[in-house]
Amino acid sequence: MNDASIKGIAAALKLSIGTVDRALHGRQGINEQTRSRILEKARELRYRPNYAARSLKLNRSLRVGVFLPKEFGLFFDAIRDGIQSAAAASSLVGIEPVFYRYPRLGEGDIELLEAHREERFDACIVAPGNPEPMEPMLRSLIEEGTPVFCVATDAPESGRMAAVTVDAYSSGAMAAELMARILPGAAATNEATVAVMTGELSTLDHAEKIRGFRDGIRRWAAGVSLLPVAECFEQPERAYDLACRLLEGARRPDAIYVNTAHSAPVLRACEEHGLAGRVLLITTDLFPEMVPYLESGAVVATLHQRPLTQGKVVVEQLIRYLTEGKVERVETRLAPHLVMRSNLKLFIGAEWPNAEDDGPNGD
Amino acid sequence: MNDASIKGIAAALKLSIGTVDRALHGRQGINEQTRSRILEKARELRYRPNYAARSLKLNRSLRVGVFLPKEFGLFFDAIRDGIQSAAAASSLVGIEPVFYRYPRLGEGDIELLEAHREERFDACIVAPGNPEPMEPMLRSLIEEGTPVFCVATDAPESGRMAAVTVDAYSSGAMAAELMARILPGAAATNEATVAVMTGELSTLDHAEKIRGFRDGIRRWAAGVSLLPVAECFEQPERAYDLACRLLEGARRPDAIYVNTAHSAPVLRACEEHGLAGRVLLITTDLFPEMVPYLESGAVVATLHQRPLTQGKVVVEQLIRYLTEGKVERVETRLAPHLVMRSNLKLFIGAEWPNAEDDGPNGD
DNA sequence: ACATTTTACGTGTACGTTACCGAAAAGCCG
DNA sequence: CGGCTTTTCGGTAACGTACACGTAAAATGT
Repeated sequence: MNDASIKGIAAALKLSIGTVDRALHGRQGINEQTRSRILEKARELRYRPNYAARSLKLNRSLRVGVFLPKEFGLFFDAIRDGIQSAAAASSLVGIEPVFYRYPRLGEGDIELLEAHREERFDACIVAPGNPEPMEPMLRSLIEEGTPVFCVATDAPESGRMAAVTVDAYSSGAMAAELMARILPGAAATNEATVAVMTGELSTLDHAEKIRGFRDGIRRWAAGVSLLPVAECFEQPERAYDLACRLLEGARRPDAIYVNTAHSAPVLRACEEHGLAGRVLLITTDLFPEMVPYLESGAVVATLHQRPLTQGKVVVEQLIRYLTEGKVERVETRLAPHLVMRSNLKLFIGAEWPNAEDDGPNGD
Repeated sequence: MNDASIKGIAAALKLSIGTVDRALHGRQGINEQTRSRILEKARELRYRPNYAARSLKLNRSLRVGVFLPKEFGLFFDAIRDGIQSAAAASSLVGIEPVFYRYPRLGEGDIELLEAHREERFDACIVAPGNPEPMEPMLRSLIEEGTPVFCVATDAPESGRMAAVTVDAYSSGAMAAELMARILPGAAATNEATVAVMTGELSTLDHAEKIRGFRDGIRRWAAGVSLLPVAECFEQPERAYDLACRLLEGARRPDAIYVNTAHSAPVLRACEEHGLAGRVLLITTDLFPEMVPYLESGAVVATLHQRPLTQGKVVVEQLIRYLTEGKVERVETRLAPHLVMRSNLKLFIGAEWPNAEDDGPNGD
């Protein structure tokens, strides 16, 4: 018999498996000193629970509430796909994701969580657009016994079990470094000017990217001047207007870092001003509309946030937490992928937008 | 009772679970027509085997022979680490990797495989340096019933179950694109010259990278001239000599694509010639010795082959094959990561070389 | 004809775990 | 001391699967 099992421990101490079970799981109805004897023996025999047996016995499929915004379609759709596929792939524990959508990142999320509170999910996955107001809700969920996991953005103070994000600071810094490397050629004679367009500075994630970008420019392109950040508040028309104003302004930037999901209007503006390929563009995320711009070189590169991988990884963490009671890494910071025309084909799946993966690569 | 189980099928057809078991697993001792009845009913009830129960019953830990070269230390060590950690993380099936090392990629691998043939592993993981001579061996292993998986390199004609590699062509193309973007500044006046140093052209992987690089230069930097490929045959001294010859030659290159694991000697040569930061360097892989060069900017970027991820992914594929009998994707092509000083910190773990991961990112 | 093998199916057990019922022991109270 | 509750523990069924074994009937042999 396998000694490192409940049965083995029971036999070694001449107890029944029921008693050992009680001891190991902190259940009540057991003498404290026999419990410590059992715990001691368990350590001695290097007891590790058999998850296959456990999941066979408790044949539950875990219901996981997934609360993500509807906006910007493809990015969070890809996260949902990642969650779905990772859930389907886990044959050990049945994971049944239940998806809820709210209009925009940071808008209506708390209300939706509140509305589905009584469902008592086995776990929740959320993307806290602005963390502070959501933290009390998450905290109380956790106190109620519902583990909470963050994806895409993080709420570190909420006590969430784990968070999977892309390292936002590095994302901005990479954009800056690339510009610093390329600009000397494009703007050799005059001093260069670069601009940043962003979604919303109140979103932690966006602010971090801007910070990384600004630091990068300061460090690696000390000479160039940085125009004030243009905030489009995730409105396409506003993004277009701001881009036009930038391109028509007195100090036309030599490069623009487009840190918003709505980069299409910006690209359109550049094209309409006859500046495609003449102003250095680095964007964020990867959508079908961007592919021609990347292929032509009008957009030098885009920083891919790997939504599908984020979805997969967060589910893996969740499973690990539910089965082993611990998490692999509390804060998982994925490295963003730099997508250019040379590696673009690795990232566009056949059946976009519901591509099988972030690329034909699995991560 | 769960109808989609062996028991459920047996009950539905008023047969015993033994018979259903025989039908589903292609065992003999069963009438062919009752077998087809059972198979029909199984499809009707959407029978899917319960892997938890199966792994509970066959409490075997699968022994996997891992045949990887000793050389270039850290790269294959990282793959080994990835395999190890993925094996440890799989609580469903116990995977016990048995590591074997041969001196150099493509040298002594076949002999080592032959020598440990009688061990009859449940599966094998190999890195075929040059595939052709190894294919008969792999083929016969597979015929014997040992599934074979390739990592880092591939032997497509061997009938291996799956291969996990980095897309080598894209790796070379990315180096080319980056050079094409940056060079106009560094060599605005005169026409630029670029050089390539590689390990061994007979290695499929290296040849693919060179092809990608060459195509990329042709496409995106049509003006620059490409010096003949310098082959160092994975010998550090030779790499150093070749680098010196390049740097002292009549046509000193403006950029060098260092496509060998021994980039340290090349970097040293550049430094000794007072050219650090003046000749544009793009390398392959990421070793501790390279970190200062990247930090200082002497090396613009390096193409990270994500060995740890490769190891993890190949084990995941293996588990999937052994438990479900099929593989997720026969050819997994990971996208290489472009490591620059802006994202370097995401890739250097605390306890190098046995870092916990390819970065603090999980993939 | 009967003995023997073969075919086709049923039965039982074990894997490690959880959940539940009940029994024994111990404690409390009048 | 009897009756009661509470504490502490034992025993067992079940989850779905794999496999060894048992056993009828059918097929084959002599």
